Amino acid sequence: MSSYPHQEIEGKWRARWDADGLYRAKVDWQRPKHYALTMLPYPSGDLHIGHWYAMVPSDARARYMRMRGYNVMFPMGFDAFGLPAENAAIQRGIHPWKWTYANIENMRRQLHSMGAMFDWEREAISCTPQFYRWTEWLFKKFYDNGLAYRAEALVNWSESLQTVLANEQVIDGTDERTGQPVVQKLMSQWFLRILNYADELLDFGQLDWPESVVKAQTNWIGRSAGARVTFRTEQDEPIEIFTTRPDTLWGATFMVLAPEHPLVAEVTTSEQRPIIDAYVLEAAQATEIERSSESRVKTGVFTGGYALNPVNDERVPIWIADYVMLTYGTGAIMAVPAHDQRDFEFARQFGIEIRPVIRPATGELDGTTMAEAYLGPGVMTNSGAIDNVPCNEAKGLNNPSIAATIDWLKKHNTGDEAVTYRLRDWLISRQRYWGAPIPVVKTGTGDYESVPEHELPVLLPEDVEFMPTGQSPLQNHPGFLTTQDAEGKPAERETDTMDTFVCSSWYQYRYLSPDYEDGPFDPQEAAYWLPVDMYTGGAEHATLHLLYTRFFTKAMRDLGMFDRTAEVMRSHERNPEALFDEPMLRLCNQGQVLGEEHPGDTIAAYGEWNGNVLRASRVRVLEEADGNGSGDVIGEILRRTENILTVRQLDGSRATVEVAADAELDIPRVEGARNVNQLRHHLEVERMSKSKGNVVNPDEWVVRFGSDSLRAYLMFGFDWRKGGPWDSSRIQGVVRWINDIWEIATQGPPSGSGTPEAEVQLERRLHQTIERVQAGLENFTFNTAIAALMAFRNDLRAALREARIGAPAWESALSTMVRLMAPLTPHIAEELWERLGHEYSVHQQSWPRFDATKAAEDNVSLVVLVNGKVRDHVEVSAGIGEDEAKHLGLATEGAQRYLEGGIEPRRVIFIAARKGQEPKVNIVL
RNA sequence: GCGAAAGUGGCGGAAUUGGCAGACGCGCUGGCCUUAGGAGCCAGUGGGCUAACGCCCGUGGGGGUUCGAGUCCCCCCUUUCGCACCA
Repeated sequence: MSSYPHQEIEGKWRARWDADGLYRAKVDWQRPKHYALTMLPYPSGDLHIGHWYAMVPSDARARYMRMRGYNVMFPMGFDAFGLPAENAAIQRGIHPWKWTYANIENMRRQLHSMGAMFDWEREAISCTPQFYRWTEWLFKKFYDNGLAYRAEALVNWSESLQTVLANEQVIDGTDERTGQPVVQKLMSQWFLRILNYADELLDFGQLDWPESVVKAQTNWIGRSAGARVTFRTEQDEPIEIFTTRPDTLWGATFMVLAPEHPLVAEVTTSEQRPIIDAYVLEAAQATEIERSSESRVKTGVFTGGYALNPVNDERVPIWIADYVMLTYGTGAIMAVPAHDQRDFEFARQFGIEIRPVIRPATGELDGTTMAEAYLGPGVMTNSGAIDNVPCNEAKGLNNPSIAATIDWLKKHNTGDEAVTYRLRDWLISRQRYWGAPIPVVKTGTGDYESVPEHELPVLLPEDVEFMPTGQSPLQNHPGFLTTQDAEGKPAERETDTMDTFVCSSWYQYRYLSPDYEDGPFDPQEAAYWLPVDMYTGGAEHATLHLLYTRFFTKAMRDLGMFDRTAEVMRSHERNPEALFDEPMLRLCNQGQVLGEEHPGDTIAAYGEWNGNVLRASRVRVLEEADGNGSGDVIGEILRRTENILTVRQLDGSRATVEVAADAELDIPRVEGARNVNQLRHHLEVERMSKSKGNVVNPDEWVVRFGSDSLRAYLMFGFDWRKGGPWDSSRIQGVVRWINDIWEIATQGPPSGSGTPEAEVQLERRLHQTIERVQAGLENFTFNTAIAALMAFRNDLRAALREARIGAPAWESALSTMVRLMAPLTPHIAEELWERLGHEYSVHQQSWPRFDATKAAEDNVSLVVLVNGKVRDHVEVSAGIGEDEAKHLGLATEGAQRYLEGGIEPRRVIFIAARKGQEPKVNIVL
């Protein structure tokens, strides 16, 4: 029994593939193209099992597409700007360049061991000047065309880190790394006008994307249709409000401004000023957590000022409250407590009038007795011009009452139909060193102008000093700061750099031609390869990267960046229409591999009790053979914090054990000197992280079982879209499979001649396998593809044992099976292909053709059901007709048991055999 | 609160359009074999009743549609994720 010698074989073939450039993807207009893309990794230093999990199936599918006859490009690169490199520089004095490049080198090596068909000649690294030159160039084009601008905005400021944080780095109002609170601070920042594209981004018509991502983006964009209405203060200043329910304007009994609203100071009376100032200050100082943790209790203060409601010239009091956000709509609302729940609660709390303006079918509402706001349909009442107009539950102009109100507002020039979005323009500036510089200078007059194209890229200076405060060293670098404007006058360079999501918004285009110097990408390449056909990656990017990159593509299209590409397409008779609207046509999200669950050590601890704590002078880790043992505390370690153990004792109670510094430790699995850190505690299923100690290192598994086994396990052991906890024991199944295939395929064909029956049967199984493997690769259900191959392994073994298969039939079956395995387990497939006497390379072979007639069974078993329950089976020929099937079914013993005594079935239903299913008769009594 | 996805043996997971629930694998049980291993081979393995033929129950819970429901409809529970005072 020889097992698959992966050490000898896998490295050998990877070297050959590299030497031959087997995976170079070259433009070939004679062949159909397929651009397969998997999200590029951040070079954190170590390739994680999660990278394997994400990339291996993408690779398998790219390989499958290649065997289907497509010219496939499958590139790889690194998203190499970002905070960790800078933190390493601050903490350990390593320059971000060095740290990043060392990590990339290591990860390239690790990626290589995966045996994926990456085209390394197309590798793109976002922190190289040849890449970020074009990131800057794109920014410049956006800026010159009004898609980038600078403005003051409330941003996330971390006092402890002394820096602005990206929205995605803020979780529940705290910094995701340190858990320190983040406050909102007004700062001048750079934005991209993603809002210009809000409506187009809501159109997913061209995309085959998961419904969940479409929904998440739709919600994130958060389009609401309604009206803008202008109220006036008593000082005759306009106050614009946005509402989705303009029809309830006649029911407005107060207004609320966001505390930060610019008109607050103006409308506040001197009497109210002290408490208003206090409230504004409090709101400004509150962190996100505080503001949202104040449950749902409404707070607010009356300004003393009034505004005039344009529909009825009524005076309505103006309040401020922090439930109104400056960043949404206009930062001011009209409050209609009768028909809005938040306004209702506020009015009840502060004793403000509640005035119903919708009369439900059930009768007039009474504002003094209502228990909650009324949101349903009815007829408008107390509403002047729109009295008696029906109001339904439709949104926007589809609702007659809203349409009537908007007409009225337009006629009286005091409001109009309007749309607002939850989405904000994209804040891309970061006060950090390790990012693409924003290519802008500030002139002597304080204006900003973009750096001329021929001066790009603005290079990151290498001679910089990193501050422990985290302040960007660019701010203290005279050589970088000092420059000239377009007229040659002294100017100051912008020190902010771009969010790394800007780099990843267009990297799929840089892959086309990573060294191209005349633009972000070579139109000759783009014309052939674009757009991306199949994109895979994590669902956590649903509202970030996946939205940003759609925006980028649309903006690039509108700035004419694909015009030349379209010309090239036309010259090759490819119609460019609609090909630049979306970056990636099809998307599939994988799940996440979580850490492995394992129990903590069971220990017996001996020592002295000090209150509730056992001071242990001796701790022994029990092995199964020890039985329960004896000790002052016996049980499983649930937690360990330094030398304090939490132990679940045999009776279920918890005990605390403090391990003395000089305690005697007995840990059988550890040789030599023992240390309290070696005691294992119970590990729950959680995301992998270094601090939890549950990280799975793919390299170890490659060394142990080989790359193909690890690839196969990652594809077989999980529902790819779902993910789940790593489980080391389950890898045995695929290791056995690989070894079995090795043994079966290398031991030579069975001796003797075959019988036609056995050979036909084997061929039938083979074609059933082709169909199932193919379906698995098409649909990203890799687990079923490998299950089919394992089942075929079982068939081969049974055939070897029982049946007579001649050498030609045997070898033909194996050759086909090896081609089916090639996308999934490329190394062993290549080796076996050679050993079966075929020419290099299996990866250049075409995919086996499925033949339905060969897969069909001649004889099938007719399933006999009585009242829908299986009662018998009978062998019949595959093409059995309805009458014969009913006849045979009724005659079976299983059916007759229910028909004794001359019972007549009420109905007999024949269910013809469908693909992969047996025919059935259901006898209804 | 809103939105999305999910809930199937001891475990990971299959089940195409409503048509034999549990493919394939892990684990477990029994047997065999051996140069004793982190092996290998053969058989069995949803639960219950039965000497057996068989029968009953079974896809989170409860109703419904249907000859037939893991799958469709209604209500409820649980879990995970996203958004969260969105006017």
